[in-house]
Amino acid sequence: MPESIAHSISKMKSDCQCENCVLRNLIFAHVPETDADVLCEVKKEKKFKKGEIIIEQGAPISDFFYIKSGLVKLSKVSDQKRNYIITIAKPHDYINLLTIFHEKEYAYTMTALEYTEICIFPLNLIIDLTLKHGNFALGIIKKASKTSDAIIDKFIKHNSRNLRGRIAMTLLDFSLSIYKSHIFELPISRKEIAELIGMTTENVIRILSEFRKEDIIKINGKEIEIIDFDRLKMIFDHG
Amino acid sequence: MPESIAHSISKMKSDCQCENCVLRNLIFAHVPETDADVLCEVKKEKKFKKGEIIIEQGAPISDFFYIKSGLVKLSKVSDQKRNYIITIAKPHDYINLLTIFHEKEYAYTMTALEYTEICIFPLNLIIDLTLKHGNFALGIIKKASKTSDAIIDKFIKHNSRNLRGRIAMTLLDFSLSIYKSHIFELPISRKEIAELIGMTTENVIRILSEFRKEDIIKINGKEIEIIDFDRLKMIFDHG
DNA sequence: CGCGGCTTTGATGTTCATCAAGTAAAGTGG
DNA sequence: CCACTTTACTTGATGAACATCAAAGCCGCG
Repeated sequence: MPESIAHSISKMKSDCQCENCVLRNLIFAHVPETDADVLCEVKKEKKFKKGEIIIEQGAPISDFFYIKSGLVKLSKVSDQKRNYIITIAKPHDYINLLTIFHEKEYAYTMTALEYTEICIFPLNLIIDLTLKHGNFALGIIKKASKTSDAIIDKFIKHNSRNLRGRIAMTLLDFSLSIYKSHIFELPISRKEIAELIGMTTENVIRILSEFRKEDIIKINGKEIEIIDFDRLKMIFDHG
Repeated sequence: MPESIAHSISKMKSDCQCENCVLRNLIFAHVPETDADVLCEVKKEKKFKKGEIIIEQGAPISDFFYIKSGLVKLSKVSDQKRNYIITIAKPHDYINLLTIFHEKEYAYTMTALEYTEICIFPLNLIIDLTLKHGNFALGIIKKASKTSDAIIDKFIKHNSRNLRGRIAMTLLDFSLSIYKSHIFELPISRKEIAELIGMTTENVIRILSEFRKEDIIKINGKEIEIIDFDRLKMIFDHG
């Protein structure tokens, strides 16, 4: 298998060349050249500015999305009219989850949280490849199911924590998983944090202030600096 | 394709004959005879009594499970030591979700809530079929992703409701989705209801009592009769 | 410049978990 | 089969956690 990858890569099209693209690697590893070429030819790249909506909940499903760069918020209006942020997707995530395989409409609204580049493939082509190439299918399943399971896990973690624990969890998540730095700019508003972890905006602010007063973090608008990692971790563990 | 189904069915093995089995239909519709026969030959059927553990969280993944009959509870001990019931699976559900495709260990403990028959297939055989037969792969994806999405949806619904709304939701769910009757025997204890919707046992009991006093339901031990469907629906909608 | 959305803090009340204590039901071993 | 133990169920009282309401300052944007 390694040699076939090498071969494919040497023959790749110019518009499918991002080297660390998970999807591309999956395609070139498991899909014969001709099919892979078709896919690369129909691929579209779209750029979104901070705040722009990529796709709206309820729109008919027609495409498969892949985050090339940026940050995307997946949200949904619950049956109770309340807005809920399901997750924040990073580069190389398939942001449609698996919904696209069994639904007619997008289940979540996707919004760019910063300048974001999205790769777009017609869904029926992806499904075609899934049908034809087993390894490709399995790769898609593995990646997408990991995302779904992570979301379920996030819900369980939230539900067994108080508000301080949830805020700590969110800050640690941004710091460790997304920005990989103890100092970072929050990509979302206080209101959105509330929607992400299921609490009110006021309490998000209140608890962030508490953390500031307790010298756990420094706040400067949207900029957060984590000073006392250990205490934040303790609040996460214990809260 | 219809004629190939008919052909396969006429040739089916004696231990793969349950007519309404979703998995069997998927196999016979999309997998050639020889492979299907192998699968049927290695299939094991196991029976579990009420309360018996089918598989424990953390055990190494080796098999693919399918519920032939009965009711199965999927639960997990959260990182906070708290027990959490993820969902209650019905006949024809793949109870492993998609975790089995990307993890080494079962993520959830599965427990029979009543007399339950489980069909067991070696996972690597299922993966083999997934690799070889695209339509089979797609069928698995569709079914399993529906389950995952339903779980995510359940969490969102819970989180935007107060306790009365959640209890109403649970009762409606048992009545409409599982037992299809306005009178039924609860398959789980009050404590387990609490673990299913994230609240305390005491409050589950308290609210059930409230509903009884308000003439919305009748309670006789584990037997529940829904008297006032409209009010229960209203509490669900509004709560 | 002013309007609307975001942010912040305080006061208040509701919802819910926790604690306590007692009854009923269901196993368990002699 | 009965004493014994444990587990499930139930109700009440109390306090903590959290939502809601209110009011004011702060931008950014047209």
